Amino acid sequence: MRKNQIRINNERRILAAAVKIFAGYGYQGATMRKIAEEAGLPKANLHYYFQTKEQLYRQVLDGIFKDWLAAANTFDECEEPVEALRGYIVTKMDLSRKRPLESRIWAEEILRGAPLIQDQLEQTLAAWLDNRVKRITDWINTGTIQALNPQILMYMIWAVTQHFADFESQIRALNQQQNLSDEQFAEAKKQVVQTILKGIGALD
Amino acid sequence: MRKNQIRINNERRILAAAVKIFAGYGYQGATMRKIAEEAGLPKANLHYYFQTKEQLYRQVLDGIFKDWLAAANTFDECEEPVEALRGYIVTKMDLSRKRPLESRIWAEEILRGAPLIQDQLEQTLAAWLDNRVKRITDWINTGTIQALNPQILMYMIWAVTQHFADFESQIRALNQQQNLSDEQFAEAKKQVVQTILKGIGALD
DNA sequence: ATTAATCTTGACCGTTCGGTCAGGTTTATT
DNA sequence: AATAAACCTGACCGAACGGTCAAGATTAAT
Repeated sequence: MRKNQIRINNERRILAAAVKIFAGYGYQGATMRKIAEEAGLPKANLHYYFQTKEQLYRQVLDGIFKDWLAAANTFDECEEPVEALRGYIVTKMDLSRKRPLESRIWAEEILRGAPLIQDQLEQTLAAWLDNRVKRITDWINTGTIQALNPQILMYMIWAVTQHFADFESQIRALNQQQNLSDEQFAEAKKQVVQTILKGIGALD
Repeated sequence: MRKNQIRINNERRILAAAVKIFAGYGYQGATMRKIAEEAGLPKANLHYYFQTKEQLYRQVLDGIFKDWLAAANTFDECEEPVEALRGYIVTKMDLSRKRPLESRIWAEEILRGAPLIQDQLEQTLAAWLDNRVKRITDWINTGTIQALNPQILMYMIWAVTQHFADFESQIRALNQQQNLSDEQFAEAKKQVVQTILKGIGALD
């Protein structure tokens, strides 16, 4: 039973507006009025498609989590560590560049103690991480990379790649009030890949 | 003109409560009622010592920035890169471990676009960074570490060290719902130092 | 002991919040 | 053409927000 086109369009408009407002003001700072204004719809109309603010927010988070997992799958496209990790880091960096708002919403949710996504973290994300930990452990056992704690490696990759989205305003303030140019960002991407791969003994 | 002891005690109590509540709920989610309850004082009393919520928040941010800069000075205690960077990373990691609430308040402020601390970022922090960039450039020119962009190196260090405070709830969810033990944290600290120093060619 | 300054607090205020709803309009179905 | 289903929205609601204030209590200064 296919949804009506009107519903599809309006839900998309509202979700896009919600991403902007939630990212800019946080969950508590965002108001249904601001989202409605951003979407160009009356506030009551938002409640017709999404019963409550929390349900709207949950759908935004679900969309972000799907993107996150899709990016995560690039980790598996290569057999050996250099290309697998390089591909994953590059994908995560590009995601931070293209979708910084989503990254910031995710970060704020974690910052607040992940009240709404704890289950997904403990189940889906933990399972995903376990599998990647096993692959990294294999690389260690075959001597392709040096001995280390695979979880901590993944935390480092997440931290650095997401930093370019989450702390964008700090980076801008330290870069003559200018966002990183495409060239600067490409340089950052290269250096992040280089530093991490070399740091775990996968290069040189 | 020394402040009365009553004022000193109450301001300290209120600021300590404010740190907890701002960290747990964010600026918008925090309410003067919750802070008053946490401090064990009537709400009107908070407004006697701090006229507005924003002024209270500003004082919290000022305290955090001072700690941040104090930690930052450990960067200068050693002449050569391995010990200077190791000392700085260790100090920042320890700060994340001991004062995660402050780190999260800072992170949320940046996430929201740094509306209240933009000036401090553009002036104090930018000046601090410039000096450290010069030192790192010297190390590159003398061949002690490999050629790289010093700013990006600092961003990586900030990202990784602060991640252990800011994303604590995610790490907990991925660690059998347990915060990192002292042993696990010590291992993380060691691995972060090792990966970054080796990654920039300062080790081996 | 008296006065002044500081501190304390319950009650209150205007505003804004998320959410509701009745009643009208548009679209889909037959 | 008629009926049903889906969509739209201005006006409204109770609750919670940040902030105020007058009047009393406590502490400091003389």
